[in-house]
Parts: sequence; structure tokens; C-alpha cells
Amino acid sequence: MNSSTYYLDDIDKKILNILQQDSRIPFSRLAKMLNLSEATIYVRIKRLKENGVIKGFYTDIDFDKIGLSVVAFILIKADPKKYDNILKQLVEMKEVYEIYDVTGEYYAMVKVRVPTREDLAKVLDKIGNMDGVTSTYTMLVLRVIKDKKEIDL
Amino acid sequence: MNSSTYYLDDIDKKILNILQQDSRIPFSRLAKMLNLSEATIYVRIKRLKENGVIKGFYTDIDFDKIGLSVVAFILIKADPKKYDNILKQLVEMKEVYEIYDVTGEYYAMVKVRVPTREDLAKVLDKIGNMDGVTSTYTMLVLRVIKDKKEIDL
DNA sequence: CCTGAAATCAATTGAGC
DNA sequence: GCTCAATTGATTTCAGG
Repeated sequence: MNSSTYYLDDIDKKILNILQQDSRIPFSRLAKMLNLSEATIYVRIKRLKENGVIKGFYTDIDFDKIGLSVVAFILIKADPKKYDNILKQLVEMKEVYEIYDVTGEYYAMVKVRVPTREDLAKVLDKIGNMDGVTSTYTMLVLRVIKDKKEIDL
Repeated sequence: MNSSTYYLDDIDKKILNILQQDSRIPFSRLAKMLNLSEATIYVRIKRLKENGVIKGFYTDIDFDKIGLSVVAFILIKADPKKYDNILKQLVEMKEVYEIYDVTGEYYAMVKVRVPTREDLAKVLDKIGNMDGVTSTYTMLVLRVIKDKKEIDL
């Protein structure tokens, strides 16, 4: 619980649970499932969007199917004075999908996604050669065992 | 490029680019944006779903706003003979959102999400005490610098 | 905060090029 | 594979409890 925590009642939770699994479900079906009017569903979802609880409705694409099948996590150690600048460069890279500031001996962890291993090698070179990067550690993803995008409310 | 790679033409790519950012956009708007009939958009999206390029439509929820604000990545070293069993247990844990088999000195990387640091401590205890887990390394996420869910097609 | 009904707009189907 | 037109179904608004 923190100050920005938004209270969700049971109806909100049920709506969100369903929308997490299928954002294109018609409000009319949601209304039937929850025994409420369409107008209520409409107003609830509108409010959840306005409050920022719902950040957006996205489409999940099979990256393998479109030839982006190499995924890796890279841990980065850096000179603290140059860290901000490194982050800026990482943010700009289209192969970099996620960047986290983390505790521990490494400063940042990034997730990259590329078509081939050669592309990964290029990305590693680029990151390794950035001014201020003192070392990197790469974990190539061999298999995704679990990837749960939704939360149980 | 691998055997399961599915060919996307320019229209598919444009449709996917837009749907990635807003899965609830009306087909009628997509049709206008791409100068095509609604029926064409309809048929294209249907095919992309049937071919598995579109895996689903989901809703992105602000985890912070609902009180799930602690995120960590945990690297796990394990006895190879007991690894499969460890994975099974990790898959069952609701706090574990992602599990990857990775190359390098660690076997697996998992992403966990919990309400508080105490909850994280409990999860770490649980994983550390699983039969066959020889060591773990935890990186608490301090800040999410980038989290790009879509891909540029 | 909810519903019901009206009005507007969108998804889906099928004939035809 | 596309369009047009018709049908069905969904979203949005608003008056009223």
C-alpha cells in the first residue's frame, strides 16, 4: 500500500480480471457475465482508464512467428558518473525493450530482442563499448518457461 | 528467420503496429487510416489471429496503482537432476510472473512481483529452500527506465 | 451508483468484381 | 483479395430512480 494505491471494489476487480485476458471483449458480454448493465460497465472502464489503473489495451504478438526469436538479458556495470548517459543511449536502442535499475553489483539489467545471434553480438559490442560501461554479463534465453502478463485481483 | 516465420505484408504490419498500441481501436478507424474497407481489416485481423501472429488482446494495468510495487529478478543455480522439479514449483507460484532458462552460470532467471519487501523476503526464502537450489542472486528493481511492449514492424 | 431506452457507431456476412 | 451494402450487434449518452 502506498499513497497512490487506488481502491478497487469487487466489480472493478472482476472487470479487470476479464479485460486482462481479452481486451476486445464486448462490454455487452461483460455486462451479462457480471449481471450489470452495459452502461455500468462502460462507466467503470472509463473511470479505470481515467484513474490510470488501466494503462492501455495492447495486442500480444508472437515474436517468434515474425522472426524476432533471440532474447537475452544483459547485466551492466558502469562508472557512476557516466551512468545517466549510458541509460540515455540504451533507451534509444530499438533492440532494447526493457531497462531496470537494480540493486547489487550490477547497475542495470536490460532485455534485448533481435532476429539472430549475430544481431545480438552487435548489440553486445555496442553496449560493451559505450563510454563508462566497465563490464557486462549476458544471459541468452534458451526457453521461456512462464510469461504471465496478468495479475490475479 | 526460422521455419515458423510468418510472412507479413505491409498492410499486416501497419495493422499490427496500430493494434499493438491500442487493441480496442475500431476496425472502422483502422480502415480509414489505411484506406481500406472495414471488411478487409476484419479479414486480415481474423487471419492474423488464426495464424497465431496475434496471440491475444490484453489490458495493461498499473501494478503500482493497485499496490503491487515490489519487483525483483532472481537468478537461480540448481542441481541439474532436480532442476525440472524446481521449475514446476516456480511455475506454481503466483508471485512468479516470468521464468527463463538462461545460459551462463545460473540456470534460471525469474521475475517476481509482490506488494511489499516482506513478501519478497518470503518468496526468496521459499525459493532458496527448494530442494536442489544451490544458490540464488537477487536484484531488486529500483526503477523501470524502459518497458516497451511493442515492436516496430 | 445504477438502469433502460434511444441514438450513434462498429463488426460481420455475403454477393460480386 | 478487395469492396459495397445489408444485418446484426456494440458503444455511448442521458433521463430518472
